[in-house]
Amino acid sequence: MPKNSEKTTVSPSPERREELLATAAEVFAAQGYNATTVRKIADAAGMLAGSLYYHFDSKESMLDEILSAFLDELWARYDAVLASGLGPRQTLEALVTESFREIDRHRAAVAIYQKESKHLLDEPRFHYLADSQARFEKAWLGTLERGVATQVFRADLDSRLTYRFLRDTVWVAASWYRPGGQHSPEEIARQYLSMVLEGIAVRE
Amino acid sequence: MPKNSEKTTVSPSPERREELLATAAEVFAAQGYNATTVRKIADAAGMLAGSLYYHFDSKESMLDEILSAFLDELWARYDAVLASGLGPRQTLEALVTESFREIDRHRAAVAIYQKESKHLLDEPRFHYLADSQARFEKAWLGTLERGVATQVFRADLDSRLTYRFLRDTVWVAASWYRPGGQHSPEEIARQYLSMVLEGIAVRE
Amino acid sequence: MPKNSEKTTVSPSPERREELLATAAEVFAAQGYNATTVRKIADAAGMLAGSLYYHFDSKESMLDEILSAFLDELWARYDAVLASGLGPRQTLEALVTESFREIDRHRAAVAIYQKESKHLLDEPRFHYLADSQARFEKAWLGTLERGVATQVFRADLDSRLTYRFLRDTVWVAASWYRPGGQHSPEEIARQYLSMVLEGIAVRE
Amino acid sequence: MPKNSEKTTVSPSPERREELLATAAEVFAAQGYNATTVRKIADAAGMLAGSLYYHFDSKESMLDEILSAFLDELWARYDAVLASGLGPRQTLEALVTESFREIDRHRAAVAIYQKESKHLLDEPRFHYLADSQARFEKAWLGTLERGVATQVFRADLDSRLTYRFLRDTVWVAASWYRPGGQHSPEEIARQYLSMVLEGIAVRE
DNA sequence: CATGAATGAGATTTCATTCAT
DNA sequence: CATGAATGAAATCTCATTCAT
Repeated sequence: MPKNSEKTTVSPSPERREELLATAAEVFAAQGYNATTVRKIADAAGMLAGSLYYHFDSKESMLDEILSAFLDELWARYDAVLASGLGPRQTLEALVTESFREIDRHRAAVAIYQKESKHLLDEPRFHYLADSQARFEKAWLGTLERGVATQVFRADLDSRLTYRFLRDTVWVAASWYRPGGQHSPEEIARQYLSMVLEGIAVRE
Repeated sequence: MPKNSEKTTVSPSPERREELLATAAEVFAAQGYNATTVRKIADAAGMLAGSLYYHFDSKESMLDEILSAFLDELWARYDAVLASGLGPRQTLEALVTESFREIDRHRAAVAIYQKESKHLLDEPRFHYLADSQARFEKAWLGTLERGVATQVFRADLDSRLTYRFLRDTVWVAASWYRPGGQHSPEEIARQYLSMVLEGIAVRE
Repeated sequence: MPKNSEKTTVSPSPERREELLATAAEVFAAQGYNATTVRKIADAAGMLAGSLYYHFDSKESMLDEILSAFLDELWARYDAVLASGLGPRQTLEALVTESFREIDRHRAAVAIYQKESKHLLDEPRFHYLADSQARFEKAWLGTLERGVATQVFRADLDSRLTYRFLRDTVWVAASWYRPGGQHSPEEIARQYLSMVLEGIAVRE
Repeated sequence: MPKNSEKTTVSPSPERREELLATAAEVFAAQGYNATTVRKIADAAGMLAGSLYYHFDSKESMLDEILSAFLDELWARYDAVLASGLGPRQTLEALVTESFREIDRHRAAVAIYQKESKHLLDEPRFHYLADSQARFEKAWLGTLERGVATQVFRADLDSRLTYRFLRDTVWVAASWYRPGGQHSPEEIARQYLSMVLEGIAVRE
C-alpha cells in the first residue's frame, strides 16, 4: 500500500510528511475522520501507530494539515481566476473547471472537507474553514449576481438557492469521482456546466 | 423494514421512543454518527446515558430505526409516483417534489443518510441501504433514459453523470435546509426543477 | 486497602469522591504524582482504571481537588489565627501548631504539596498555588518582622532566611510524620517551637 | 562509587559528559526526574534525544551518576570532618558548613536527592542511597547524642526529632538556594547555626 | 558524534454497555 | 422508567530506547 515502494530510500522529512498525509487522507476519506483510528493510518503507511507521532502532533493536526493544504491550493487557483477580469459566465466556467481539477488532484481532501467541515466549524482550530466558506460564498454568489445584472443568468431564480445548488453540485462529485476514470476533470466540468447552464430538458 | 424488531426491548410508550429517536437524529445529523456519544443524546433528551438502554438495544439500533423509518416512508411515496403512469418529465418532477417533501419531514434522517450511508453499506445490518440505493438508481436512471428515448431529455449528456448530478443536487439540500424557512418544499422543488431542466443561463 | 470495607453499601456521590480522593492522595504521596498511574489508584480503590473517570475528569483534576481542598482548610485555620489579635510570638506558636495539626489531618496532601507544587506553579490551572504561597509569605514574614520590631525575635538574623528556615522546617515534617505515632501533633509542635525559639544548645 | 562503571559506554571526552550531566541535573531538579523526558534534556543540551545514548546507557544511569558523584564528594568532606576529632558542637558546625558548601557546588544534585531519594530506595541500583542515609544518621545523631552526653546540647528534646529537624532544615535549603546570591554558603551556614543553636527568640 | 526515523511498551482517556436499586 | 456506578475494550498519545546512516 505504501506509494513509491520501489524507492525505499529514506526520504528527507517534508516528502515523508507528504506521503503520510496522503495516506491519512485516503483513509479519512474512505472511513470518515472519527471512524479512522491512528492504527489504521499507521497500518496503511506500514508503521506502528506510535511512530506517526514522530511526524505529527496528533490525529487532529493531520486533518488540519490536509484541509489547509487543500484550501491553500484551491484559493491560489480561484484567486487567479477572479483576478483575470473575465465576464460572469466565463468566470463561472473557470471556477467550475478549477474545482473539478482540484477534485482530480486532491480527491481525498475534498471528500473529507465535504463530510467533516460542518461539525469542525465550531472548533477554534478550524475557524479558517468558516473564513474560507465566507470567501467562497462571496466569489460564487458575486459572480452569479453579476451575471444576473448583466442578463447572462436568469433573474427569476433565488440567487442564494442557485448558489447552494451550484456549490453542492460541484463538490459532492468528490464522493464518487475516481481519478484516472473514463472522463477527464475537464470533460466532467464541461458536461456539468452544460447541464447547469442549459438544463437537461430538450429545447423546443 | 426495521430489522431485528423482535429483539428490540418493547417499550410501553411508543411516543417516547419517537421523541427520543427524533432527538437522537438531530444529534447524529449535527455531529455525525461516530462523533455522537450516547451521553450527548441522553443530555439532549434530559436523561442519563444508561437510561437510553431501557428504550433501545444499542446506539446502532437507534441509527437503524431512524434510517429505516425514513426509507420506508420515502419508498411509499416514490412507489405511488412510479405506479401512476406519468411521463418521464412529470415523473422526474414528482420524484423531486416528493424528495424535498421528505427532506422537509425528516431532515435529520436525510442528512444522516447522506453522510453515513457510504460506510454503512458494508455492515450486514445495513444491507437494506444498498438495496434501496439500487432501487433508487433504477427509478431515476430509468426515468432519465425513458426521457432521452422519448426526446424530452437531452441525448448528448452521459446518463450516469446526469443521474449522479440530479441525485446529489436534490439530497445535499438536506445539509442546509431548515423546516419553516422562507421557502416551502414545493417552492424549492419548483426552483430546483427549473434550474435542472432549463438551466441557469438566459436563453437567447 | 479500601477504607471502611465493612460498610460496602453504595455511598452517595460526595462521600465516594472523598474516599477516592483520599486513596489517590495516599498513592500520590507515596510514589509521586508522575510516577503514579491511574491504574495504581484504581487498584488501590478496588476498581478499574476507566471507572475513575466516572468521578473525575482526569488524573490532574484529582491532584487539583486534593491540593485545593487542603489549602482551603489550611487557610480557614490560618485566617482564624491571624484575625485573633495575638502578639507575634503567640501568633507564630499558633501558626506552627495549626500547621502540624494540618499535617496530622491531611498528611498525604501536605506531602504532595511539598513535592509537586514547585513544578506545578507554571501551569495556569495551579496558579492558586502561587497565590497561596504569596499569602503564606506575607503571614509568616509579617509575623517575624512584627516580632523583630517589638523585640521578641532577634534582630541580627536575615528575616527572609529565617522565614524560609521556619517554613521548610515545619512542612518537611510531612515527609516522615505518621498519624497515630508516639507524638501528638501538638507535642511535635511544642518541641519544634522549643527548638526554633530557644535553640538546641544548652544555655550558659 | 558509580555502579556499573564497567558497563557504561566509554565516551572519548569526559568534559562533554560532565556538561551533559550538569544539564540533565538542572532539568531533573527543575521538573522532577519522572516528569523530565530525555527529549527535554536533549533540548537543553542542544541535541536530539537519541544522541544522548551515545554518552549514556539510559536516563536512569544519568540520575545514578549525578547522585553518586554528589554523595562521593559529600562523604569525602564529611569523613574529613568526622576524622578530625572535634567536639560535638564544633563537629555540628563543621557538618552544617560543609553541607551548605555542597549545596553551593551541587545545588541541582542535592535538590534531586531531596525529592527523589525516597522512592528510589527500593530499587537495587540505588541501594547505596540507603547506605548513605544510614551513615548520615549515624554521623548526625551520634554527634547530637555526644553533645547531650557532654551537656552542650539540651537533654529535654527528643533526639530523633532533633535529628530530623536539623537534617531537613539544612537540605531543604537546596530548593531555594541560588549560587551567586547575596549570601555565601558560609554566611548562610552561620545564620542557620545561630538559629538552630541559640533559637530565634530574644534572650532575656 | 549526531541525526532522523522508528519501535514497543505502557500511560491516559473515551465510551458503549450493563445492572442493582 | 430512570439513576448511579461500574466494566472492559479500544482509542489516542507518550516516551525511553535503538539503529542505520
